[in-house]
Amino acid sequence: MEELKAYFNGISVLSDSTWDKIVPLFNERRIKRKDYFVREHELAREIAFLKTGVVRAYFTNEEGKEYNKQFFVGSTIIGAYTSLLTGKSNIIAQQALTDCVVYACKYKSLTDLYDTHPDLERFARKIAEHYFLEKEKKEIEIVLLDATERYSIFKNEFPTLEQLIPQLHIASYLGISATQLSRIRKELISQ
Amino acid sequence: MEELKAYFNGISVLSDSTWDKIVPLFNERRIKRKDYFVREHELAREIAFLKTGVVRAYFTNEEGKEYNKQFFVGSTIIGAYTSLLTGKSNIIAQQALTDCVVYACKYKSLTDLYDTHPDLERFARKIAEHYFLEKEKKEIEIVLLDATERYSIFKNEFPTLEQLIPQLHIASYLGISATQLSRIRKELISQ
DNA sequence: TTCATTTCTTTACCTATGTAAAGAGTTTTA
DNA sequence: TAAAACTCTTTACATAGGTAAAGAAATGAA
Repeated sequence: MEELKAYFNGISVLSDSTWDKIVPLFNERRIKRKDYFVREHELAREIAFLKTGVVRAYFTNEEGKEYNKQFFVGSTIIGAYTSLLTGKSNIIAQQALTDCVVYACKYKSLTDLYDTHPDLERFARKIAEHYFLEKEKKEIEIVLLDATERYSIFKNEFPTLEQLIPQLHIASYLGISATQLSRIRKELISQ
Repeated sequence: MEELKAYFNGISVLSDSTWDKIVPLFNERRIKRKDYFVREHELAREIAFLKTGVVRAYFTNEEGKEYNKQFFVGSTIIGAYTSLLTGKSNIIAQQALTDCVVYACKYKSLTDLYDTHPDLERFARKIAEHYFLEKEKKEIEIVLLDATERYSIFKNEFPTLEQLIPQLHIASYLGISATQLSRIRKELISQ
């Protein structure tokens, strides 16, 4: 649980009394490669701290094609944030790409503490602001940069991931086909 | 100031004592068409409630090309959120596309109240969560839909805007050239 | 270890969209 | 109100990236 505490306090420091309340809410769980933390078409109820492993968040369009929205590499928080916030059915599945260890927690047990623990609500505010900043960065990258440049950013941001997961997941994350990623890689190597 | 109160309370209800504190922080100001609420390369300090008018948020790449990230149509909140949150120099300018009336407020005078007014910090949390949801929606649209479909969504979302602002701003919002928007419009009309 | 499955690359062909330039039509503004 | 500055559309051509299919290579399972 130390990694979780360090990660959380890095975002917004929580008081000892708040920690005493929330530590027991988190339970360790293992997720095997290819298993799901949260699926499509269900109500998300949990948030988790990803201690080790790699998770992808993706959505599937009507034709069944997948688009990888995000990769999570421990230590970080995972969970179907949009479904948790809106209470609507989830459209973005989160699947383990390697075996994972997480500390999972009912989201509602946390939000129930906001009234009595303003430091936890402050933490939630900072998390939301943080996610907003991440999204804005990605939005600008998608519109401003071509696939070759986004591939470079991906390699900087996730230096270990390229060896760990199939190319097709990386292509899907970059918003291009595996064919096109193959062309880009060929082009980069030839230089 | 009634529109502001109604809009804010719609997001998260604020107590009377909090309203007494924050109402005097907002000052009415007029922004002429083509003038800026916030520019690139400056530190953002203000947030505002857009009472009437249309504002665009855009960024400019190294070659000087502009991309319209967002349109704001009153009543709504404007401000260079990313610069306010990070304290870094702003990269996304906000410019009036029509004459506007805003109630402006120093962002810091609001955040200074978080410690003593948890209902205001709750409001800030909900705003951040709301912005996150908006971005996620747009991210999915950009990746999943082609320009013709995004144009339909734009027309639904901003039914009045098409007559009010130049096509080139709409094209830039859709992430395409004015040439391509012209082709799409021609195609839609021919059906 | 071998067979089946998955992954990666290549090829051929197609399409959406980009750029540049030019002309017609509209607004501004001096 | 005349000239200047925008705006919109069209054309011609270029290109990034899509799809489908097939073979090679790598990985996983029996």
